[in-house]
Amino acid sequence: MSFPTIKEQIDLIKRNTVEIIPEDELERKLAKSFKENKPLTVKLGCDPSRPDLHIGHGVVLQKLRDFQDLGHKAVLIIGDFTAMIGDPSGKSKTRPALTLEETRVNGKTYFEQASKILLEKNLEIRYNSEWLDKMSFSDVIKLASKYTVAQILERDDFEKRMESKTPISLHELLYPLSQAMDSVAIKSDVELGGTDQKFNLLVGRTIQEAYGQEAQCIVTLELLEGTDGVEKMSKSLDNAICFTDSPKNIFGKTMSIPDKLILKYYTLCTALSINELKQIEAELKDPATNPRNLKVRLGYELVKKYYDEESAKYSLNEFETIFVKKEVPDDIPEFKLDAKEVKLVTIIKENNMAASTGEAIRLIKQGGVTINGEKITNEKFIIKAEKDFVLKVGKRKFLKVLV
RNA sequence: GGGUAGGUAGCGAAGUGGUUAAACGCAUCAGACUGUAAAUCUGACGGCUUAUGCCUUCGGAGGUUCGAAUCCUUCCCUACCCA
Repeated sequence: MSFPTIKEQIDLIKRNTVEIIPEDELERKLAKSFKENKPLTVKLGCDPSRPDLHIGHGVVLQKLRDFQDLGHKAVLIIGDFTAMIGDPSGKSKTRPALTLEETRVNGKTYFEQASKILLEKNLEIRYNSEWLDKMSFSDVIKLASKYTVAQILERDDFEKRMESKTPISLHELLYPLSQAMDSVAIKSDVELGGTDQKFNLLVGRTIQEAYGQEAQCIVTLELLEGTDGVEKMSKSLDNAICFTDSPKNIFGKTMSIPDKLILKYYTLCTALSINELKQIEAELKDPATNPRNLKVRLGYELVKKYYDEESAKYSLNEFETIFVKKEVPDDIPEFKLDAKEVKLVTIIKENNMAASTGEAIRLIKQGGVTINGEKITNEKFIIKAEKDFVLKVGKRKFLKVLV
């Protein structure tokens, strides 16, 4: 096996990274690996309690892939141990603790999704219960003695929660340490994470040294805002473009991002070259360009990345059909009407086009429902089984009703 | 262990016996305008096959009352102060 030159490696590693701590140390590690022809162990932790990956995760996974491409070994740590305890962080509700089985199932779907980006070669998957579950209380005490309360409380989300007087459970303070133990267990050379993970990653360095290992280097990556343009992308905030979203949805969601995010999405989520990115940046600044066109290409690139070129073309077409030509797309769900007369609200609700009858009524009253393009505003409208028609609810829900 | 302040719909936050399914803000959804952008305007925003009707909601469980998110009892949870 042979590695690219250090310079080439660093150049690739630096793309989209915010910080490399410490950079010279990473260079040293790379040099050593080059000389000894021995790959580095690059760690990425993932949370199996939320196995829904989105393109924000894609940024970090892509970096891991970069390391794979450079010939290094990627280690995906599935945090099943943590998930089994249940992390109560944040809200008043305690996050439900997962059973071992659930963590395994989730870990598997996590891996399946991550495979869209990672190579199977040079990849190792480890569950952290493997070592954390075996630690005795005295092991834990020993670990805890390596770090001080003040050091832990430095982390800004703890600080914020102290200030806002929201509860922090004692075991939450231990999470950074358990994550650090993961690094010790696999002797990682490099750990990746979003900028929000910086603290945890740094703890890993301290703890590795405390356990007589060489400290890992950390590489932090840019965080991606969600489609709302404000919050960090997250499934629970409903602003995420997920790996499992259909091509149509990936495209559609991309079209709905605010303009100011266009360049960032291109930079972080696509494989465009630096030159191409510069080109896009220039176009964005040119008042003659309609940002919409850049989003169309972005959506295309994303679908291509997560699916394939054909799906990308198809989604683009669908989008044009629905929103530009305002026509009905080709493949829409069908529903066979078996009664002679049915209330409109019933059909809407039963086909999940609205969450409840009340919502269906609301949609009708507000003019969000059309039949064959004709607006229906009578919420008591009754459908008579005469001939097939197309029902549209809201902006993008279609149903072909067959008689 | 003692004291204080709290727990209200997705979130934040009013409401302290009676037109209260519960003000207001955010988020969300629909319509208009658009580029499924932003901004703006309008409307909706517990459920029930639309009903000036019924049912379920104000941490949990009981109770008082014609009537409770509001009063009482008890339990659970949180923050802060003291030890």
